[in-house]
Amino acid sequence: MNILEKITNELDTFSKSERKVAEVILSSPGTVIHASIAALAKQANISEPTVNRFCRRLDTKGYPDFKLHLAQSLANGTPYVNRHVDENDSAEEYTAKIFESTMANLELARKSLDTSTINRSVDLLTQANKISFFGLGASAVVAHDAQNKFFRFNVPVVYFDDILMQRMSAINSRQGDVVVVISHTGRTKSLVDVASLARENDATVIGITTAGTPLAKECNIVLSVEVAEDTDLYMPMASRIAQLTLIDCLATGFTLRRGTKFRDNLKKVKDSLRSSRFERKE
Amino acid sequence: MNILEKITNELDTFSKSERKVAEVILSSPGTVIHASIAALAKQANISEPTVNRFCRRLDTKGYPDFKLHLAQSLANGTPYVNRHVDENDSAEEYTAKIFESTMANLELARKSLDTSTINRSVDLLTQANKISFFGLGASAVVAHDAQNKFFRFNVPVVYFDDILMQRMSAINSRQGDVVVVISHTGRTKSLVDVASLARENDATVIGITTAGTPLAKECNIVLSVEVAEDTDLYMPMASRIAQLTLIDCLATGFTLRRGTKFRDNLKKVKDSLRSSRFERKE
DNA sequence: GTAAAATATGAAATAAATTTTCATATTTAC
DNA sequence: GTAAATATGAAAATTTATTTCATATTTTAC
Repeated sequence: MNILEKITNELDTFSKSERKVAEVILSSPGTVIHASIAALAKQANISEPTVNRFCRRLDTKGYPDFKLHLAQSLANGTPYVNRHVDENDSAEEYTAKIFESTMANLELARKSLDTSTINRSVDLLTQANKISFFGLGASAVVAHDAQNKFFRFNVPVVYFDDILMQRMSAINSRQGDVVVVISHTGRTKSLVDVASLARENDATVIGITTAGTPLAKECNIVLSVEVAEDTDLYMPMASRIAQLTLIDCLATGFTLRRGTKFRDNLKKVKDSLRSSRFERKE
Repeated sequence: MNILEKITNELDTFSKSERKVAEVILSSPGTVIHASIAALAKQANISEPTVNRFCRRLDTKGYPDFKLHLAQSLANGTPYVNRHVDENDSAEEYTAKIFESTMANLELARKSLDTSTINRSVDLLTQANKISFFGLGASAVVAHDAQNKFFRFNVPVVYFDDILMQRMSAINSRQGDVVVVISHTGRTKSLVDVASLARENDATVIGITTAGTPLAKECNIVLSVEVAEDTDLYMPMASRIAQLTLIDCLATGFTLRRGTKFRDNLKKVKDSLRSSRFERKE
């Protein structure tokens, strides 16, 4: 296991002094790997043997070995923690924090995703007669993006971010249609309704939402995307990025399923834009 | 750069003894990170100072520091690199690859971003009488998302993904208005036109695009977001995620600039949704 | 609440590992 | 072939980490 996570996990089992070390390490692991045991002890205001004991408690051979593990953890990209933006952060600070927590949450989302469900969803999407993407608010953006991707595949795709259109469209759906309903909270009443209407009309409903929510219960398949609880404070941020990346996976799965010839077609779609662009002079 | 690659690259510039060390390291780097300088020297049949000099030649502070770098390189078996999806990838494989390259590109984007430009953009946005977000295709999704964020701030915000509406809106702009034009390629003719129209009408134009492109040249401020060249193969993927994260930064900067009372307001906006949702039973 | 036991901590001593110094060997340039 | 430059290693010096042991703190048992 990643040693930084391990430290976080075992934080309560530490003694007072050990916690001090842990905090210094967690607050700037990148500095610690270049510090001597003496420097770290001083920074944490405890003695060197305590640092040493701390290292052994975490199943490492000693301080140098601990640093090795730490270095590896850092390399593994888990310095990306969900750090919160603070009142007095400079542009540099909040930018770093936002990018980092986005990355951290993508990592989280990836771990929580069930790839066999993705696979099943791709199955359904490739066989669909019509695909609909519905979302509201921030999730409308995700649905919008999904449309932008799937329409390239030359399948009938619709996208609505209007409750009434969604309802009408859902009522008109039939066997063989796939309806993708997107909602991070999974509690938006009208979307739950739409999902249920679509199912009543024999469409297959895929939910991109949190597991166990009212929306999830109405879906045939649930693609649940987990992000840290406290990330989306006043605005959806990490959740929609994770959803969009999931859309990328579905779209990619779709193109893979369709084979080589199909991808040539994608290139044609892309090339069709050429005349609307300025040439690249190189 | 990965230190193992570096060793391989510089193999011919090494002296006879140094090459011996290099070979031992390359043949079993995993063992070396747990070996002392004495053990390594013995295994390579050379003296300890030679190992030390070898480490410094590779721009590390000394042997322990070198081991740290080596440990990180090893951990980086599959770091967040831009690994490409392959014909025969399973759902599990392509999902992992897509998430990882998204993260890798966010990292890249973060490094390329100039935070002082972000700061300046936030300045302009907070002072704007009206904010417009324009984009087409995948960038329309980003503009859509930006609208979704900024309308919460109780400032006049418009978003168009229709060329004619964008033109009309640009022509109607005036001093004090901020127009944000989004295009990854920066070569979409109609958007370049829109940017130029907006400037002619005294609006301040912020471009979220690649530096040095025709669009960039028409803008007052360019927020350039760099992603790996070969990421967006047939569909925009990493580029739009990076742009969306940048939007998060701008929105966050905006709320910070406006102070505490303003953030209470955001909470009210969020709470206003409550009646449209199912209660959370906890 | 108190005493005994268990646990935690740090100062100093010890041990280990790394780096520097300097003398010697090897290579390179002419 | 010789002088200069470079490379190398033995030993000393230094830095760093670990162990030992005495003391302080916390927990447990009554």
